[in-house]
Amino acid sequence: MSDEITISELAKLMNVSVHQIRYFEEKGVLNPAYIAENQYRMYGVDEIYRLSHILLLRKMGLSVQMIKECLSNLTTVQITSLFRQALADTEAAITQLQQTKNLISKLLHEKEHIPLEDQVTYYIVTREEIHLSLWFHMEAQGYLQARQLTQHKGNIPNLFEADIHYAYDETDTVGIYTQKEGANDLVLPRGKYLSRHVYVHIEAELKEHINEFYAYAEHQGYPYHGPLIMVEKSYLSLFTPEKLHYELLLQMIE
DNA sequence: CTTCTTACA
DNA sequence: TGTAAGAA
Repeated sequence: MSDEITISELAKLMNVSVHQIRYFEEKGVLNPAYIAENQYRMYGVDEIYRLSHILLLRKMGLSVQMIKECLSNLTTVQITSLFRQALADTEAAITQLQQTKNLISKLLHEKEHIPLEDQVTYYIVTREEIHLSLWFHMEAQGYLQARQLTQHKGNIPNLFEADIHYAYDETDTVGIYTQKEGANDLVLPRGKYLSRHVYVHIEAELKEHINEFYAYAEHQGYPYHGPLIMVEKSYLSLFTPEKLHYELLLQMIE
């Protein structure tokens, strides 16, 4: 029995797939020690070390092509800077992952705090002050069009995560706002708000809900102040297929 | 049973 | 990158 090992033994030893080892060979970065009579690729310790280095450099983010060119002739300073770069890269990746993790937590948390579709009622809620930045105005009768989003492609970094605030006032236009720290196009003060979550199939249903909302406030004798605010968190609609989720708000005078 | 090659998603 | 099929 030879001291060399087969491709599958090497694969298990190094925790990679057989396919990947053959792929490295095809790319010319790792050749077997020799080919046995039965055409089996056989590998010795040299190949094991070489494969270790290849896998390490791959973790550093180098392409197989780069590895092929570099593996034999890299200076120690080059290797060092390679590792430094890899360190910076993975730190950046960690930051990214942390952000998406935070986002996921936030979404789950918010999802827990909205009423179920079949349990929509009116609430009196206390809200913290929020600052809104005007995005653009649109016709009160109209609804968001894709065209408008592109035309006003203001600096909305991640639209699909943003809370879109629609402000309906006495005029016949609707102000579209996004939440932004320090903005003061519209400031919703801290205090009590009449709130209702609504789910609609098509945006046309919104008008009814809005009228209903006003009617309810009137009927209950709730004095309100300021525009009716409709908050759209598009990601919440993910949880209710075929339906869009909105929250209607009226600031109440205490 | 294992590997090789080739093709394919 | 993983999977499949036929051949050795």
